[in-house]
Amino acid sequence: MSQRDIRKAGLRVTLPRLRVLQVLEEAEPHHLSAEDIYKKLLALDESIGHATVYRVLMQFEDAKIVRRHNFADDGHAVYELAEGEHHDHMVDIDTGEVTEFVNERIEEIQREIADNHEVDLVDHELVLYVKKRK
Amino acid sequence: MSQRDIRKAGLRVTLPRLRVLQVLEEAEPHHLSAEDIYKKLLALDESIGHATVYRVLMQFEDAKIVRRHNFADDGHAVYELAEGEHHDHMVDIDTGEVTEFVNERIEEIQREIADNHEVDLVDHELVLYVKKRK
DNA sequence: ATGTATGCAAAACATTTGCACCTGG
DNA sequence: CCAGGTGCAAATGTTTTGCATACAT
Repeated sequence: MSQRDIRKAGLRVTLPRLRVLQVLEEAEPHHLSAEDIYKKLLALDESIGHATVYRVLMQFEDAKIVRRHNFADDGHAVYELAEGEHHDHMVDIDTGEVTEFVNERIEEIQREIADNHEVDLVDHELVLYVKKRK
Repeated sequence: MSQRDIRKAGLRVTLPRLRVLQVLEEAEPHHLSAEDIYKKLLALDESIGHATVYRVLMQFEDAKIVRRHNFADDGHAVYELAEGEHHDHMVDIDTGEVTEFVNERIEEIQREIADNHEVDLVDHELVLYVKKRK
């Protein structure tokens, strides 16, 4: 993820955009809300506006530089870099902890289902809500 | 869905609660936002407060009388009656049209995945975002 | 230069909450 | 009767927008 990706999206390479990418790259765990990102930027001493974070994330989402998810128990969206292989998520309903997993068989069946319904599969979201075993 | 289910949940059988159930039963398509439900109730001449709709839906969700989903392109949640077999959703990204489907193999694999991670699968949400074929 | 991007504050939403008044069992 | 439920309006929290200023190319 770099200037290259920003340019490819037809966007100018600006400091706020680089900083948002940087925060997303360094974050661990790497699922952050817009607010999380805003706060991390403040901590990094960079003074970036609230609105800019939201705008940049929206543009990055359109450009497929980041992915947005809605699995947070409270309302807000979370973002992660879209690099690497597609994966799904497992959320611990007690702790909120997020684990990623990949299952090629499920991907395959999804394509079959879309095919049976004669539509094109554009995207999908699979979230497993789990609980630690007692 | 009836007074029986409301009582089973430890809730009193009140007019607002019955009306919300009624609207959910009669709705077609049957995925409604809280706002949709509120508006339908106004149309039915019943004057029910905004807050009550939200409160009732929240209680119904806890009682597993309804299920809440987050697949709306804009932020808001949608609700549907939880009766019948579990199913997943396919959303047309152009029209917003929602189609339901059931795939036992996917359910099975999900249980396997949870099992491999040594956690209990409490719930899951699978949404396929699709486009009509041109 | 000039079209984009940013920061700020205000607006827009969806949802929740406080509280005095009702109502179901 | 009276704990639980409701309506209203105000509060909350997140995300968007308007606009004057600053910046990338």
